[in-house]
Amino acid sequence: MAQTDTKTRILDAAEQLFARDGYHSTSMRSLTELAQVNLAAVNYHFGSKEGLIKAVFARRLNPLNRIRQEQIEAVLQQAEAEGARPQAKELLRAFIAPILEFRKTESGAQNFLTLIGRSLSEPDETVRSYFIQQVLPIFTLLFRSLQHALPQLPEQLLFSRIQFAMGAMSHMMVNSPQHQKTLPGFPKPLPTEQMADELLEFISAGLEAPC
Amino acid sequence: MAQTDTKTRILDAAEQLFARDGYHSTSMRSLTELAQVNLAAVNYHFGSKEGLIKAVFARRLNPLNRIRQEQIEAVLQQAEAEGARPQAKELLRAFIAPILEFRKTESGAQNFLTLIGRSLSEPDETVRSYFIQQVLPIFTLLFRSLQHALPQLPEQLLFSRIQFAMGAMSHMMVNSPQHQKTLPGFPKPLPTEQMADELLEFISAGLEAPC
DNA sequence: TTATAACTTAAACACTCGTTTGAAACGGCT
DNA sequence: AGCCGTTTCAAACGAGTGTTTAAGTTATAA
Repeated sequence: MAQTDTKTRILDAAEQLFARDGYHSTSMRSLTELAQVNLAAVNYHFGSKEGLIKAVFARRLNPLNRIRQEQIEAVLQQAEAEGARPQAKELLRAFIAPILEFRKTESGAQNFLTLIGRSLSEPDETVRSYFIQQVLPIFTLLFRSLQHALPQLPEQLLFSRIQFAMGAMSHMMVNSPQHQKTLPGFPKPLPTEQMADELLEFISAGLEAPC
Repeated sequence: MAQTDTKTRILDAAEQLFARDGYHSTSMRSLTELAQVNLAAVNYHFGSKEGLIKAVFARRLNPLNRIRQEQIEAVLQQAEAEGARPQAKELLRAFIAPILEFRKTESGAQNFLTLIGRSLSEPDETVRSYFIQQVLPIFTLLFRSLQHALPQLPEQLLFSRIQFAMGAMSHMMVNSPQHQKTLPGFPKPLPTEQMADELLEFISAGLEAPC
């Protein structure tokens, strides 16, 4: 399977370099060198550099978003079975936890998390819009579910708070404990596991603040 | 004053394009064309493209951070005069409000806010590290002050929560209401003023969550 | 084995990049 | 007026960009 092998090697190298150096600062030459494939292989298999980053997103995001959807719907169904409202924190956990779970299992996943953490503030229109397009369905589901969980919160306000939460979340993914070097005079970052728990606490408290 | 005029025009154009397209995607040719100066003018006045972005940061951040420092110290002194602990929310307001105040007065300030909002997740080492270097003193002051405000919070946990807050904050600055186009099916964003207030509520609630 | 499709390869293409150069123009000074 | 430091200018430099080409190689199916 020289074919599949080549495509996979390209995707892995792209994930690594796009995350570390950014999309535009990564050259096809350094990418194909790292992947140990010919320079023309990317255009042959993915059409263009833009086609490549779309494939990088799709490979990880498709299975990941399927799991997130299942978990959110599980929270909704259990709440309905109990005749209660779903809890905001549980919905957020269903949205966030699969990401960190996936970091532990998949190799190179940390690279991908840095990449999507940066994608929300990506200046390049094509990169950002393709990322948003991939994430929009699961984001919509989260938004509608949180409306049920927090019915007293005006729609506009809920939307803003979710945006704040996304900001905190993507910031954590970019500055993961592994990557960030401890600044002198500041405490060393929490281990990843605990950091994720604390993020959930932080976001839940912010979402559920009185209005 | 043709000299100052040229430098200012370059700084304004750089602020605008670096914010909109990112540092690397902005070419000296498009930048100098927008500024209506000669291509070589940037290298003459600022030495290099890197020298230019340093100057872009310094022009806005120096006065801004001075104001933030004054306001934080004012909160601390008033608390001490009352023999009470400073309130976390007031410290955060002193940190955030000057940014939005400055958006209303300075023209082109919104561009700059987008720029620094993106700088925290900037892949390029030189850009990010220079930004961090500019912000570190005021960030340190905020951190120490919040330690006084929330003494029951472990140092590591406080640090993480401040990071989450920075993420929410920078995300808001990048996706300002003016820039973001409303997605169909979602509420339109809050006006800037109210958005800033809500950000403060969100962050305060997250910071003061029980542990 | 042979025809055919899939894949890999080295080389070139047409641009764009940040920076440098040396001459020209400007402005304040004696 | 004439000098001189400052600023502007058009042109070019060398290096790097994503993509294309056409020939070569390998695998698949008849």
